[in-house]
Amino acid sequence: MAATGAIQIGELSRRTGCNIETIRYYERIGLLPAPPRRGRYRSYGREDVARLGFVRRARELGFTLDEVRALLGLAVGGQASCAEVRELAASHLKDVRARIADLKRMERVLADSVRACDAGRDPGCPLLDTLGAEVRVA
Amino acid sequence: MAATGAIQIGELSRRTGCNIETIRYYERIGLLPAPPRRGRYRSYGREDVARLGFVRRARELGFTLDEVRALLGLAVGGQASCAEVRELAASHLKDVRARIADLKRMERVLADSVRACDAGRDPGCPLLDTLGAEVRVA
DNA sequence: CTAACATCTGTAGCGACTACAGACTCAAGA
DNA sequence: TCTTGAGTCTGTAGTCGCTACAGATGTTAG
Repeated sequence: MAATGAIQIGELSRRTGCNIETIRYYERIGLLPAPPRRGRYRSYGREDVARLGFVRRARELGFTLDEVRALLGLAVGGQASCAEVRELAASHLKDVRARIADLKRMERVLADSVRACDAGRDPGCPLLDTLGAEVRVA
Repeated sequence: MAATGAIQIGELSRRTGCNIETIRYYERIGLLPAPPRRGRYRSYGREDVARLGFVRRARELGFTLDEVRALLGLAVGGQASCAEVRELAASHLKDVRARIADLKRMERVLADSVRACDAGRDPGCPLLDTLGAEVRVA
């Protein structure tokens, strides 16, 4: 009597916020298992919703698909792998911080240039000067 | 008697720090003009070094190639377009700031999880919990 | 029965490169 | 002179993480 909870790809998409095409893409690259079919249509269950939700959240944290794959493996493996998970996350965190630092450097330069432009005392265009104005002479 | 300053692609690469393949790619997509040839080899001059330098610096500031194309157009156009340059830069700056905000959100969550993991009081794996631990039951 | 919608497969596109393979040119050394 | 090595050439395909079709098939409501 219990509902099987079997859903189609559209419903899975709605529940996870993941694009249908993306779901099929994940299947193609082996990130999600190929589900059984009802006729020709993919039929998903509870675990699929959970697994895809996991993937989505990991992606939102900026993990690459390869990292997500690894995380999924570790997650299924049980608590033994907590240290490995920590390792992965820490390394990814380092990565994220490096990207933030990069962007902040860009931000500073851009903000400075725009501010100089607003001040408008510069004889040329401060932004173009930053980038190497001699191109204009070409 | 004055040196023509004509250089080959390898030297251009060395002077700008831009990969040879990337230079040819830029030419293919019309970001750099196709230079004259000495025999079969591309022959570059001073302006090419300047122009590619400009491109590289703009890329380092995170401008897309389309934005760089626009900037190049404006740079050649003279000072009349300073306002447009400002516009482009300001919009890109907004973009950069949004990306920083995104990454900072990721950083917070990741750092929290890693810290929780280090504390080690959690019964499961804090990181996997964050991502939706029920996957493990699958 | 028909129309509307969902799903299917397969392929190609994006941005910004990067990495070949396989041909050629050119200068210096034995 | 011949060779060897470095540099350059064109063209194509791969990367990552999707996204967007085209065109076929399936299911459901009126």
